[in-house]
Amino acid sequence: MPTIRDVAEAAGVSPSTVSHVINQTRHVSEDTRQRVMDAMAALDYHPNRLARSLRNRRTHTLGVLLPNSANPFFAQVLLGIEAACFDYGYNVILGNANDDPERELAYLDVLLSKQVDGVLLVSTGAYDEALDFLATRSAPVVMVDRSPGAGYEDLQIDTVFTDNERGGMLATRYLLRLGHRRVGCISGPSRLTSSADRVVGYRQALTEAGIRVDEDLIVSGDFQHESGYRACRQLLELPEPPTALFVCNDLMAVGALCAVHEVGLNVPADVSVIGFDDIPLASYTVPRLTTIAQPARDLGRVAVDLMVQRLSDRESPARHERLPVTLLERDSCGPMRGE
Amino acid sequence: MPTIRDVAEAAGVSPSTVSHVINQTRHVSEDTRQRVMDAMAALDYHPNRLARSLRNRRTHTLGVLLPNSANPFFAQVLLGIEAACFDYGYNVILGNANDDPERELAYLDVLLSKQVDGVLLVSTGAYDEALDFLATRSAPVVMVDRSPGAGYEDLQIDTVFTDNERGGMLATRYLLRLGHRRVGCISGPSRLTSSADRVVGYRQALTEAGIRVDEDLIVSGDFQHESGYRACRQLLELPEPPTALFVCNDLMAVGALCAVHEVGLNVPADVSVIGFDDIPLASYTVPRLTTIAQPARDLGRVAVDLMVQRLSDRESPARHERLPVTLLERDSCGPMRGE
DNA sequence: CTGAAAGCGCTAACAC
DNA sequence: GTGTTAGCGCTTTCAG
Repeated sequence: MPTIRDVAEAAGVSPSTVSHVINQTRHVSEDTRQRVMDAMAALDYHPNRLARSLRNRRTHTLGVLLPNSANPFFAQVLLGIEAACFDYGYNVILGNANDDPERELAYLDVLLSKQVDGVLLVSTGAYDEALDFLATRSAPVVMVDRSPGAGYEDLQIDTVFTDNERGGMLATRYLLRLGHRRVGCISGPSRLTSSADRVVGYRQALTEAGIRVDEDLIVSGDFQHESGYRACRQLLELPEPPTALFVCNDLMAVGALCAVHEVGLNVPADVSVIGFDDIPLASYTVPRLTTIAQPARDLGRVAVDLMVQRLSDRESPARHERLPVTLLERDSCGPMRGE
Repeated sequence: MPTIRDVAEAAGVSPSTVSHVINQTRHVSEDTRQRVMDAMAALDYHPNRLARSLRNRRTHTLGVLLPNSANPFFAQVLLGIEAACFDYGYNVILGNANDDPERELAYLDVLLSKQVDGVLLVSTGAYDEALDFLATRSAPVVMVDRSPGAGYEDLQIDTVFTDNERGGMLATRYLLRLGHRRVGCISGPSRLTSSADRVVGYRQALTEAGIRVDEDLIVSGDFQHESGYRACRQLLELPEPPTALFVCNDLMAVGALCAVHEVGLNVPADVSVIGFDDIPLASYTVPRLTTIAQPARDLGRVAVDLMVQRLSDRESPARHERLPVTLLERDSCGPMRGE
């Protein structure tokens, strides 16, 4: 691989001149510029960005840590991140934490060693060790889809997330408006604010409608298909089963759809199901899934925006972006039977 | 950030000694070793892997280029890659080509500039410009889920893919065994061998069963939900619609399931549907999807294995791993009506 | 068992 | 408008 020196020699100029024509950081006579360009082409020169980064203390690489990049929701967020990074001229080093705090810290350690310019923490776990760790290394962080937990409120970290509580409320109110009175809820892991907040919204909607919250109607899952399936079957076996279900993410909602079908019941005739996220597949379930849509891609994009701004101004106060959720009516919810 | 020099000073030894205790590359007296360790802890020293890589000409970073990391199949492959890389101590820089050759080349350029040790090309496009490009830069490549196209056969590149042709055959034979005679096919983009090979298998199975291939029964999609939905509706509107469908990937199969339902027909009573891939959601569709399973995670793992071996021996002959596919019977296929 | 010195490839003062 | 020089932080001969 040719270096700048090689190019300089071939063009009969100094290395610094070559560097300057590459980075357009100095006026160079048209003549030498041309000679340098020719030399670069002749040698098929490509700058070594490793060396450049070592010198500049800027790698133009961001670390992205998420629980699982194959989860459709996070996959969309990642898509947004990657696209935005590409536009800004950044690269993404991807890490799956797999809900394992050890692994998360291991990743952070090498990411920082590799001198990433910043880290995007996508709703990974409910553990805030990562934040402590990052604080000691004073690396810029943006938290996506989650805020720092108790004891970290004043950590001055940029965040971007959606209005989960409002989403839970919208979903539940919608079901109520359709006449349902026994509305079940399949929640995610309670340690995740993204899940807990949705349940808060659910409770609030019931309360404001004057309906007592029946704790037996709230079953918790783990945001995976199977748990949605199980929780749904459990709810349907209740002596007085719910006629509508607010499921805290689409993955579990798909499981619930499957469960209802296998029990011989029909969605939405016998039981209405509403999900959360609006993953791409939600438009093609049978029946098509009504859900609370989150702007997943935008979440990723905004995270990158925040990071890029942070990188150019470390001192400004932390920003907190809250993106809106919207109710997306499709075919999985209907009026309460007999109404 | 403290450097090795700082640690050396604090410990009262030379930088080289510090380097050697870090990398355990030389015998050091227990006493000095301890002093160095203490100094590192005291200063909270973390090695700068950028500098290390510049020196060692090894970044322990792989570039991964795929069409779209949010596609459930590629997402699984990526999961396998990431997990294997983690185990080997590598990192992944992710790039989505978005079916855009320009973008793919742009990515390759910066990846190589950033001195990735190798590139994993996951079935990205049908363009082989990327291979030309990589050849000129003499970077190790592993092609995943696809082999080099015409004119590149002798390029000596490691590859790992599944037996798509056999998969198409297995699927079609299965449908035939259930008594179906009019078997439709929804293919992917014909320029992708992964799709084309499956169709070849389909044709072969029909032919060996003595059934004439009816070209009207083959509709091509783009591997996305919507195209499966459309293609399915188109097939069902035929004067003599097929009673079974071989859909070349699960995403489109899900679209097909949705279409059959919306037309008022039933799967599998009226029409059988078999997919390809076995994405996680396939177990939770209504009805659960029968499909040809590919070991997506393994595809990723094996790709990394190949790359790691290649990195330690550039000269050995190219290897080609072919992973098996299997028929996964679930609930979306049934015997032909009236049998 | 330890240290000194050179250099990976690049950029940015600082000269002229 | 151009060249010289030092150095980013690390590793690795080479010397002792």
